Amino acid sequence: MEKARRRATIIDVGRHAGVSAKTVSRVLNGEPHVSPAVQQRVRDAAASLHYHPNMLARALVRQRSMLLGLVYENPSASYVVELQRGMLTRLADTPYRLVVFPIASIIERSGEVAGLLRSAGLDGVVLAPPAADDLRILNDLASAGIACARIGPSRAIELAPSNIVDDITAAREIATHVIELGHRTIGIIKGHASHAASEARTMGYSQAFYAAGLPMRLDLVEQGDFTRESGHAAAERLLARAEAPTAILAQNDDMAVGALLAARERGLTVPDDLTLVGFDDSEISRICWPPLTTVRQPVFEMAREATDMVIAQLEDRPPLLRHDHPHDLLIRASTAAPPRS
Amino acid sequence: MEKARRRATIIDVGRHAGVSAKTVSRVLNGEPHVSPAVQQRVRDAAASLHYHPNMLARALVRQRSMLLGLVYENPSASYVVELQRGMLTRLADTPYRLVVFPIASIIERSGEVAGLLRSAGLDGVVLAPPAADDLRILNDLASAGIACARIGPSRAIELAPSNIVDDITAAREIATHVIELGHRTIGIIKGHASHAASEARTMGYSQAFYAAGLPMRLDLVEQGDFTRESGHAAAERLLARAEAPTAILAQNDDMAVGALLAARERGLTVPDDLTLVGFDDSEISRICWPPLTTVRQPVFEMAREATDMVIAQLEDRPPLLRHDHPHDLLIRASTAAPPRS
DNA sequence: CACACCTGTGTCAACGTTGTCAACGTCGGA
DNA sequence: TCCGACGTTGACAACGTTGACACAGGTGTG
Repeated sequence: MEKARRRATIIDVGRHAGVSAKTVSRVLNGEPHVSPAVQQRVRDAAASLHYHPNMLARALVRQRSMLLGLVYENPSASYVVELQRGMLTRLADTPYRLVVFPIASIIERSGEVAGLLRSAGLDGVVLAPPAADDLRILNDLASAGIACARIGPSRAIELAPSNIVDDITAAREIATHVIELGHRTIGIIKGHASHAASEARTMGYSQAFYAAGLPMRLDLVEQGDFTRESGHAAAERLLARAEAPTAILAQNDDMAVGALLAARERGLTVPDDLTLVGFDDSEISRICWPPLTTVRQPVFEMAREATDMVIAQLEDRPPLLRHDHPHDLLIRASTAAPPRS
Repeated sequence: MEKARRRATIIDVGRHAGVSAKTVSRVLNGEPHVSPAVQQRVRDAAASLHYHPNMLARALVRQRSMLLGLVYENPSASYVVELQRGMLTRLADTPYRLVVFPIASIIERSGEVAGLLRSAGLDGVVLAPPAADDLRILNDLASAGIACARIGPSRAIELAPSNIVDDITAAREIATHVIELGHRTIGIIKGHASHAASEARTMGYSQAFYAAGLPMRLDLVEQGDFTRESGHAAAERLLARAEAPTAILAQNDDMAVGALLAARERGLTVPDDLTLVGFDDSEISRICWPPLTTVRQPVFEMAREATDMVIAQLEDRPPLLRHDHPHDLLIRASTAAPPRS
């Protein structure tokens, strides 16, 4: 086992191969105008010295760190996994690396966020909600010259490259499905207010109610924050009412699973006693029992595409400014007609 | 919206405050021996220029990038989420950042891995299996002077700081539980052979069989690779046999969930028709139905602790070399006595 | 044969920051 | 009054790499 010794530099390699550092640099970066003989000597020298380029020095002089960030809020949400997979898929076999920035309560600290990203030396970032909707952050990134692309913004779509799904329509469709099954007393578990998607999805639900001639029952709207625990608590509050809903619309799958557990604890069977729907088609919506009726948002594809948008900017290709992604209503086993009372 | 202009440097701040760059550096790093008046001037200047230190330059001269890596193999495995959460928890409010390195087939490419980590300029890494068991990688990291700590290695424990659970005992306990319920024909779904844990867990099962006077039925051992799909396929092979097992021991929860779906497709009810256990206590083992009997490995805590070991090395504190973590047999609803045939 | 141009190589200055060392006061004590 | 110590500041050289430029020699063109 070798001792930790000073890392070989490009100069050491040069000396070893009898050429200048610059020539080594040329060989290692595949630049033209180096004779084959020298190329071979340099490669041999590099190998025998176990030379590996120092990214930091390279980053400093090139003004490119090859570091991309992913900014999101809740590290345990199941869609974060998809976000990462999407980015990593695009980044595989590129020299870019992924740095993760889970940030608690982004909105209150949006002032710090850009400074954080700036001093981390990132070349670009992918912003997930709610950062994707924060104008302050967008502005600061632009002025710092950091490329960015967004996932699921609902506001100011034109300001920066965006990957969008039509939350309103998707929410309307899933609510319509529940209404058509015959439900009339329908509870809603909203996501965190800082996410613009919460508002959009609620609007979609309300459109469906309106179209069906149903009132929008504000007393059956409970606030959650996209975590399973909050879904559990919200469902408990809904199910404890005198007039308990026969169906619950949760604004993401995590909260729906929380509601599912809450229902199970009360001895209710889904979907016989309670119809339950989520949003996102995250992995757990397929794994839990019953699998959840939900709306598929192509989070993986959006993340991959967003990453591509960032890379395009870094490579001076004109980035796509707006990519509309399709959603899909997935009817699974968690929805049924309401029980006859 | 401001135009992307050149980032302010420490020199600009110095000029603006009427001091040298070095003095600015001192103020910003909280070094002593700077008069309060100058400190204030420098801070004001920095704020008015929107100055943020350039981590890359700092990294170059300090030989510290403040970047820690997480090396793992399968980006979708549910325990990777726990790994990340553990690391990020320890890293919160430190200047360190997390860079993720999902690497396909680590074992075949262990030669490249260290080079990759080295040239990324990492200060340290946390190695998850199977990288944690790869001597080549350990060796290369040591010679490159990169701090490391490991999670769940089964081999060469003494070589680098390790966070371990006793896989053998844990596996023996869960197998014993199944045997005590009365099962005699027990299938096994192994994890990927490159993970030393697969071997260890299989040994634990075999000890339980031996102690109970049962033969170790090699014909009932199926190979998986820790993914849900592989668990699904392996379970199908097991259940299609003439003498199908009444219980299946899966070496992680993902594969157990795959087996659960396979059983469901065949019309089998867990646990009435088939007893099923997993390993890891990952989130999905609690969410699926029935919730899985499994062994809790404190992955979150191990990751947090491993991160602490790395940081200790970077701060020249003597790191803990070995941390044994407790496991827990969690008996849930997926296990029951075998059906009377 | 002069000239432009290309190939192959080297020199040097950046990139933004911090460590080292020296210089300049000022103050307390001998 | 002089000396050493200390607090405060700056000059300068790193850190490892690449971009801009220079230069030597060869090759093709008019």
